[in-house]
Amino acid sequence: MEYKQIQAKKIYEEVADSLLAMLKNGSLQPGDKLESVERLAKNFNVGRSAIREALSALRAMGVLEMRQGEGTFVKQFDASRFSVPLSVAFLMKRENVKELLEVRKILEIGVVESAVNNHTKEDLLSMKQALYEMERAGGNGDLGEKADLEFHLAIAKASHNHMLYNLMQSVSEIMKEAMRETRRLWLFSEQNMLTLLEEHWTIYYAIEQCDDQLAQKLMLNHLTGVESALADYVQ
Amino acid sequence: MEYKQIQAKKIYEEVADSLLAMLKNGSLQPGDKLESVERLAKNFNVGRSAIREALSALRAMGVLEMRQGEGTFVKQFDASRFSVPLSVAFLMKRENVKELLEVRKILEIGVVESAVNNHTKEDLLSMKQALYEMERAGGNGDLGEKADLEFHLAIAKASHNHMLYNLMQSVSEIMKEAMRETRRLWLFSEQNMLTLLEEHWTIYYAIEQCDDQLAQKLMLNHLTGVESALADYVQ
DNA sequence: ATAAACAGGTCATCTGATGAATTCGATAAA
DNA sequence: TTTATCGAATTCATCAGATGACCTGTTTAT
Repeated sequence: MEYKQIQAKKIYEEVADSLLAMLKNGSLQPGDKLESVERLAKNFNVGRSAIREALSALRAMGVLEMRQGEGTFVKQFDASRFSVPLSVAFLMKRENVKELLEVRKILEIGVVESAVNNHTKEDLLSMKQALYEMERAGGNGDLGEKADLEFHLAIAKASHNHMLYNLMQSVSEIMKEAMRETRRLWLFSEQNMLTLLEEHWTIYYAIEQCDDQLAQKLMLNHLTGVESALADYVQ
Repeated sequence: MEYKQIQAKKIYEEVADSLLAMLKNGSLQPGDKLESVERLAKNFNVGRSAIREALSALRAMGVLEMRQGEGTFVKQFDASRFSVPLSVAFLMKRENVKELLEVRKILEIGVVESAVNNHTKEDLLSMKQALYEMERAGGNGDLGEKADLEFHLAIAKASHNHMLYNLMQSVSEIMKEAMRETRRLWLFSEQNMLTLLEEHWTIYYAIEQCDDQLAQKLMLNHLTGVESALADYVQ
């Protein structure tokens, strides 16, 4: 049988929800200054600590900013907040990594098309720089991984869609964290790196030629290759 | 001239970072119980409030769970945490909505392919139910919107990728919040709804026939249609 | 006019106290 | 023996007072 919960919600949750509701209905706007903690405590008729815990939570969510000596403010929207919290990475299991790879694949395929349609000369330059860096990395796994990430993010940047870029970035970051040492360094061994680099170059040329069909196909192949290379480890 | 900042980091931030680092290096595992707040305060050599604010933040991020009378625990990974915080929606501007639409388009195109490859009979049933619901909605904008969302989420569910599903869900949710009343209700007016419904059905059949090429193409057309229909409003 | 001192408001932090929820062992009842 | 009840211990939840740090604007001194 189900009983309705009595006071299950903690006070700080209620306060946080209440503030979010004010944000939703517009009575709190980005840039607004909230009342002082003391005042809020009085108005909500709760202790200061409850208020502070609520504000802490909203701050962690990126909604508020607390400035010592000034006050608490509603943050402006910032596309960088359009991302998945990195902290999930530390808790991920193998099967989750598999799912994550699929998410990444989908995003990358979409990103590369957008990049084909929206890139500028500077974007192409960034991509090339990442590729040169990868060449220079040689057998250095860490450098190779860094250059690989940079190449993919340069493509994302070329989409000129900030949300997409941030989403890609956080997904990449999470993947990097979730795949533990061994798997990563193996993937970026000297032998593999040559293949990866070659694939990157073909993708680059497809983008440069503005051939979205080809770019997508190459990206798919590239990621499928990575996926199956990791398969033994990820499994 | 640049001076290094002294004690710029708040104590609760340092505590939170320290705990995250423990999570990262594995000395804290999912399911583990943290020391009591009192003990942590003693060990970190700070006050209890600093500890509690740090824990509050981590709790808001979904990393920890605080259970009164028991203690504080590291949460298990839960795919539902693989999502973009809804709170960003309230702060979004028009140009962000445009970017968001592109993100959604990319995700949906990927999702529908995955759905074609992984769906079960039950998944097809859920989709059909959402479609019937949309038929029944008639000119009711709210019901129509709900049914629309349900259809798209049923497809996402059919991908059998929890992360993908949650990502889609939070993106949809954010979009719903970000598009204010007028735009939404207009989109789901009786007239538009017929077109939407028809497109949904063709997508459904493509999935049923396991024709991923077709399903993707139809989904793309569908979303492009929605996008241009919203264009005047979203601008 | 410029710089220093000051005052008021506000967040950051520590601390003691109390309440509420859970766990667990001891004791009593069936 | 098994079950029920009680109470102590532990721990989070919350309040409230005190102090320090920091920012802003105003006043005062040079």
